[in-house]
Amino acid sequence: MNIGDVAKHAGLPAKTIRYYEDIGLIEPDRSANGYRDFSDSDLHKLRFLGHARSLGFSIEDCRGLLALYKDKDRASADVKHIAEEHLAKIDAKIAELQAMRHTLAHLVKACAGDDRPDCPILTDLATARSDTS
Amino acid sequence: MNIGDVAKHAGLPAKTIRYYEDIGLIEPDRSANGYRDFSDSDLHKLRFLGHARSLGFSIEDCRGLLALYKDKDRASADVKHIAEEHLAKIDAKIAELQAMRHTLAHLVKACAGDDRPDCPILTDLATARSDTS
DNA sequence: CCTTGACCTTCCTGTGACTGGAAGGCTTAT
DNA sequence: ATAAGCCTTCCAGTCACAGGAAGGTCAAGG
Repeated sequence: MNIGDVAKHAGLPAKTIRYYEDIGLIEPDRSANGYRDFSDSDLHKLRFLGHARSLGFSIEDCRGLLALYKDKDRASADVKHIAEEHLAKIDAKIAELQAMRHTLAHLVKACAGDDRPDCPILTDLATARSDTS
Repeated sequence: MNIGDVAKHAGLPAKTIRYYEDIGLIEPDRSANGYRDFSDSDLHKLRFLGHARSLGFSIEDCRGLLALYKDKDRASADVKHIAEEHLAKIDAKIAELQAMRHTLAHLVKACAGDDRPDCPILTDLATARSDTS
């Protein structure tokens, strides 16, 4: 299978697939003409990577997950550990964004949004003690 | 004021302040010895930038906000517009993370996390149709 | 046989917003 | 004279790719 076909089937851009080879996540064969020749197993891995990445796992997480996936004797605890750490990061990120959202929503609400130059958003940014409640 | 002092007062790393000069957000004077010499106005701008960045505004947003801040005749609507667009981006990001969180939390919950190799997280990543409810 | 277009290849650069570090100059105190 | 603690510039690295240039390969049509 050439890279274009595998890209369609895996739902990933060809650029991304080449990049994954560069960093050693996959190792497709080469045809006589120098084209990459992907096996079903490669396609499988790429799909795996696509799913993991879409859940926000980092490339290094993915490398670990792939290794665990390949290792039929792994303990499920090892996988769960990676997933839980990632979940904690997601939660932290959500909390951070919600704090931003809270402050910013206040400011937006307080701003008239008309032709006058008076703007609480700017005055707050200029003075804020990060307390806008 | 030298960069170290202004960094302390603005709560930003000196590196970041040099970077902000590089990209034209601030233009501090120079002393005879070549050191940057920050005015109160520079410090004020840096604090403004720090607050805006901590709310997640991009550098280009900050550039626009600074220009509006300087322009005493701006319409508050212009500021509000930038803030609302940013708010929408934050909301989109939160929604995306919550979708990830939802799926991942399901998987983590389903995984025994013991010594056995059986792991629904991996099997799901390998097959997922992005429907894990 | 030749050309056209759609593939494929490698290599280099750019992204955002910095961070780290090297190599060297200035200032103040000992 | 030297040591420390500032400051300077410049270069490289981060993360996960994306864009594009220059060129090779393949299948179809004239």
